[in-house]
Formats: sequence, C-alpha cells, structure tokens
Amino acid sequence: MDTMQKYLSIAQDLTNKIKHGQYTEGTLLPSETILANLYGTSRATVRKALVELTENGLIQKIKGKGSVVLDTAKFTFPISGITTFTELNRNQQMNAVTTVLALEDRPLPAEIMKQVGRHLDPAATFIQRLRTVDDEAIVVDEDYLLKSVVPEVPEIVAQGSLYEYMEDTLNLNIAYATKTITVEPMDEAICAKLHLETANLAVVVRSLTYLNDTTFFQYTRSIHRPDRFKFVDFARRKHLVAKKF
Amino acid sequence: MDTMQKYLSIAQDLTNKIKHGQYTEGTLLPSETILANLYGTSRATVRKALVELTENGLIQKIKGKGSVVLDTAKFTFPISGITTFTELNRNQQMNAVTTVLALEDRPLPAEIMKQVGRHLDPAATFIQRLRTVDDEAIVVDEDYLLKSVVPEVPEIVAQGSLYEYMEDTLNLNIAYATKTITVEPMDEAICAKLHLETANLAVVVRSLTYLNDTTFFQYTRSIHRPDRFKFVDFARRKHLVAKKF
DNA sequence: TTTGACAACTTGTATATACAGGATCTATAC
DNA sequence: GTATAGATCCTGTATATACAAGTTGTCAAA
Repeated sequence: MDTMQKYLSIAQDLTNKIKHGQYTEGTLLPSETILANLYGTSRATVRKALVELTENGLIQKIKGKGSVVLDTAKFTFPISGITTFTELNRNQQMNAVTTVLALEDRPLPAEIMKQVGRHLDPAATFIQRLRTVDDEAIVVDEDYLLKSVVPEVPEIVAQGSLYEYMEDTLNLNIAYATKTITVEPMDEAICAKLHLETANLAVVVRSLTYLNDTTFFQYTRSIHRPDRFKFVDFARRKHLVAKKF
Repeated sequence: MDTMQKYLSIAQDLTNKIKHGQYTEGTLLPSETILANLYGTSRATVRKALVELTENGLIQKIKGKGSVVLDTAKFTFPISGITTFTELNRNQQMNAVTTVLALEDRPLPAEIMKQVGRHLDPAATFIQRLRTVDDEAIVVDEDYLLKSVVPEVPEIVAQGSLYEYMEDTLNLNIAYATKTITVEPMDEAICAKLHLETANLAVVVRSLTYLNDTTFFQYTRSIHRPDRFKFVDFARRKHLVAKKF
C-alpha cells in the first residue's frame, strides 16, 4: 500500500521477511537504531512496528539484547482475534464450501438483548450457514445482523464474506468483540446437520461484535463439531493490574 | 508501587477508577491532554497507559472524539492471556481447593519434545493436580516442569501456586505461551476423577510456556469438565497482515 | 430554515532527544 | 588465570514538538 502508515508497512515488511525465512528463528533482528536507518525513519516508529510483531507472537524482545525471532511464527495461527471464515480460508488452503441454510428476518434473541441493552431495536437479519471442508460438515454459523446497522444482506453476500461486505461496501468500522467458548448439548436439527454421533455435544463459540463507535451490531453463534474444533492462541504473561474489588 | 513505571501506574489508576465506577460506561474519559496535566506527565505517556486499557477491553478510542469507557469492563474476565488458577481464585471469589494427585520425576512426553526441539533435556517434574470448586471436581491439571529450569518443586509449592514460586522465589521471567483448546475423549482414570458421565469427552487446554529469553520450560495439559468449561475472550479486529505464502 | 465554512476541540502519526538499565566484551588489576 | 571495572552495544521510558485527520458546535450566508 502506498497510503499506509509507515509503522504498519514496516511491520508488514518485517512480518513477510520472517515468514519467508529472511530473518530466521532464533536469531536477532537488526537493532532498532539500524532498522530505523534501513527504513529511513525514527527509532520510535520502528518500535511501534515491533510492538505489532510482539503482539502477533513473531518476536520476543529482550532488554539489552535485541528482538529474537520466534519459531512459533510459522505454524501458530491467530484464531484468537476477530478473523472470518473466508479470510481463514484464503490464508490456509482448505477445500471449503459455504452453504446458506437460512436468510430471513428474525429478531435478536431475548437473552442477547439483555446483554447488549434493552433500548435498541431487536430487528435483525438471521443467516444460518453450513461450513463444509473436504465434503465434511464442520461448522454451523448463525448470525444476527442488526437492521439498524446493516439494513439488508444480499444473498450473494451471505454466500461469501459478511465482513468484506460490511467493511468494503458499507464502510463499517468493525472494532472489537467479546467471545465465549463453551461445550453444550445440541438439539436434533443441529446434530443431524453436523452428523454428531456419540454424544450430542458441540463446541459453541458466541461472539458479540461492536463497531468503532461502540454500537453493537452482530451476534454470532458458531457451532463446531467437537472432534474438528481447535482453538489456537498466543498469549503473553500479564501480571494482573486490577486487584480485587 | 513506588518504583513502578509512570505509564503503568496511570493505567492502574484509570483501571481502578473505571472498575469502581468513577468513570462510568458510555462516557468519555478526559482528553489525553487533560489527563497529561492531571497526572503531571506528557501526552505520550498517557497514550501508553491508554494502550493498556484498550488491550484489556476497558475503553474504545475514537479518533477526533475521545476514549469511550466500555461496559464489558465489569464482567469480562481475561482468561485469555496467561493467568493462573490461584490468581483467578484470588480475583474471583470461589470456594476452590487444590489436591495434589502426583508429584514425581517424569520425562517430557515425546510428542512435546518434537515440538519444542529434540536438543533439550527431557528430564522434568510431573505434577498432577485436581481442582475442586464447591466440592465438585472441575479440572485436572498436569504440568511438566523442565529440571534444567526448575530443579525441584517442593510439595508445598505444588499445593499452592507454581507461578508464584517460579516468579517470586526463583526469579524466573515468564513471558509467553502458545495454547490450544480441543475436545477429546479421555481414559477411564480421568473420567473417574472428573465424574464424566454421558460421554467421556473433556475439554483439553494445552500450553507450552516460555521464559523471557525464549527458553521453553513448561508443558501443561489442563483437562476440564465440558459442562463447567467456559473460555471468555476480548478480541480486537485485526486486518490480517500476512498474505498467503 | 438550511447549508456551508470555519474554529476549536479530539486522537493518530512521526520526529528528535535524553537518560536509565540490561547484556556483552575487553582491558586492566590482582 | 581470575576477577573487576569500564566501554559499548542493546532496549525501555519519558519529554517536547509538529502536523495530519476526524468530530462537533458555531456562526454567517443563502
């Protein structure tokens, strides 16, 4: 990108060089001062770029020494963070198919309304989709999109990426989400779709997603086959800030 | 703390004020310039503090407007990130008990050795612990601590917090971990301990934990009752940096 | 009344500078 | 040889400054 901020394009470049093996695992990156010279920028800007790499688990900074390239870079995949099925599909190579099972008006469930505030209009679009990988049903995704934010969802969009539509076409600024992962028994309709045999247990990932201006707009219930579910996370040790209260 | 860095103590203070309701959800924090004056510091330092709050899901920054206090602050709990059972227990109020089932020498499993590098010494201390909340068995934790980093584990420590021992007594600098969450069938020994009835499925959280100098030192297999497992996460939208490769 | 330009706020990015403090190597003293 | 002190690299923190860019209210012109 030409218009991109300096620190982000530096982060991009460093990330690519690590993933392509130009900086190999276990070795040190050039020092911040050297990187600043290489990219023709200031040390502060390089540091902002390195913060990105640190958060993504690509490097580990050691005070007085330098930035070590981590080998987690190659196989670790940030499923943590908000990333969509289509984006995942593009980055990994899976033979994935999406089938739209339902696309209709349906109000936001009452128990969700309680969580996000009773003042808002529950009118929403309900989208139910089956995700298939290598002819095997893996996930049932159920989305509720608030009409107040996303007035309508064309069928073509449901077939593809909701987020691409919202971000690129509607210019919505998706910012953050709260997620919960639980394991729950499912009803027969779902069991049949996912071919759940032994137990009727499935992994349920619930997300409440918000825009940049903090307005809630999407509730997603993602139902996974337990034997195909895998959540990968890179976590940094955080000494709790808040004491008891 | 007296010796604490300025930006961290500002983050502390703001966090407390939000959690105690001094800054209420939906309202704006004072502007960065005002905060800088309030705390007698520079805007850059205030901004570093606000980054912390943003990462913890306490505020949402809006360009040109300000920092909105989020209501997720109160109930969302960062289980994401590396946090220990004892720390969790201290922050929430649960009637939790830890029982040490095993404390012995046992080498690191071969499949883990493959992941962390065959060159290191597999000699480790194996600790198996049962976590009970309100007289109900919830979790079986199995830790392997490399002897090369943690030579010995006193029984008293196993009863309490491993991390407290490693950080406060051994002065180890725990930095990051890779985690996976899966759902798997368990053998009878585990099923009996957790009173798994319907199916023999349990939630397994595997962690590989590393020190600040990138040396691996701990493998943990955490086995949860599926009906008691809940993973809560706050995630920010991240537009993938790395294209396909 | 409505529109539009502008001023006055806000946060975001970038630079330059300074010093503290950890890591590492070397040269000196013992 | 060993150990200590110092020089010299590194990252971490903090400040001051400048300007870009988004948001909001005001005020004047249509």
